[in-house]
Amino acid sequence: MKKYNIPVEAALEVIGGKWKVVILCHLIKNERRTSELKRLMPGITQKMLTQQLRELEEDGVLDRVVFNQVPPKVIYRLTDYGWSLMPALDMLCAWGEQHIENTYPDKSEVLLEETELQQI
Amino acid sequence: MKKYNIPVEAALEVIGGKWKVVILCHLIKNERRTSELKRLMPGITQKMLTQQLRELEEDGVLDRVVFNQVPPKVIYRLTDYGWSLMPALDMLCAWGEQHIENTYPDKSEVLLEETELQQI
DNA sequence: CGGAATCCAACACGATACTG
DNA sequence: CAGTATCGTGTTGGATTCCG
Repeated sequence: MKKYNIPVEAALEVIGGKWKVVILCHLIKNERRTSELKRLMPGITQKMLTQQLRELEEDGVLDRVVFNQVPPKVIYRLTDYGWSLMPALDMLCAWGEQHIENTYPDKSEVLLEETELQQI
Repeated sequence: MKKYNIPVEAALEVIGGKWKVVILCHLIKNERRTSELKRLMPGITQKMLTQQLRELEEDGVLDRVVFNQVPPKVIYRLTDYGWSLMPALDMLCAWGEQHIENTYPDKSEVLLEETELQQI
């Protein structure tokens, strides 16, 4: 059985993946289709996206909802358990914004706006 | 210049390392000597510890304080900027504890207590 | 559209040995 | 005690292709 030296390690096991926090932050704002997630995360590959989503699903923080139709449609959304992560994720997002402000006073230089993402 | 698609990526760049959150959580409770950190994180290697500490130092979230004496003594402690991460880290730790409770109702099975760590 | 399955490269990480 | 250096590896993750 897995041993943790400090409880936060258990949290890292769930959200520690390279893209997991980003995925969860997007799902906080909205449930999303696979293609939407891909658009929102231009850097991620199909493989990684699926992989990270599967792991998050196994850990019970998000649900994969399949619509049986053609063309296929799949949406991902937080479970109740996933929502319990929101406070922590929120604080992290807020800190990220602050950190960008501090590091690059002209925020517009580093942040890809939603409108830009649309075009990708 | 680095581009972020979502602000939280900036936070992940700082605390995204494999051991960084754990290190920071320890430093929230106390400033620590190198050897103490090693003891608190039995799984980490000397190399990784130094590496992660250096990166955290570069990002300005912790200070490395060297005492010029023999034998050498170095302590690490959060900077003011590092303390600004505390709310997020706290929430994460709390969630980790909850997650352990939920996953393994008998918490004592999975958590290495401080007393056990002393002996390592 | 969403995903599985390859194959392959990079590099993150560990083990070890050595220094001041 | 704290830290560097070196080397070897194995997981991680990317590119590509194929499938329902």
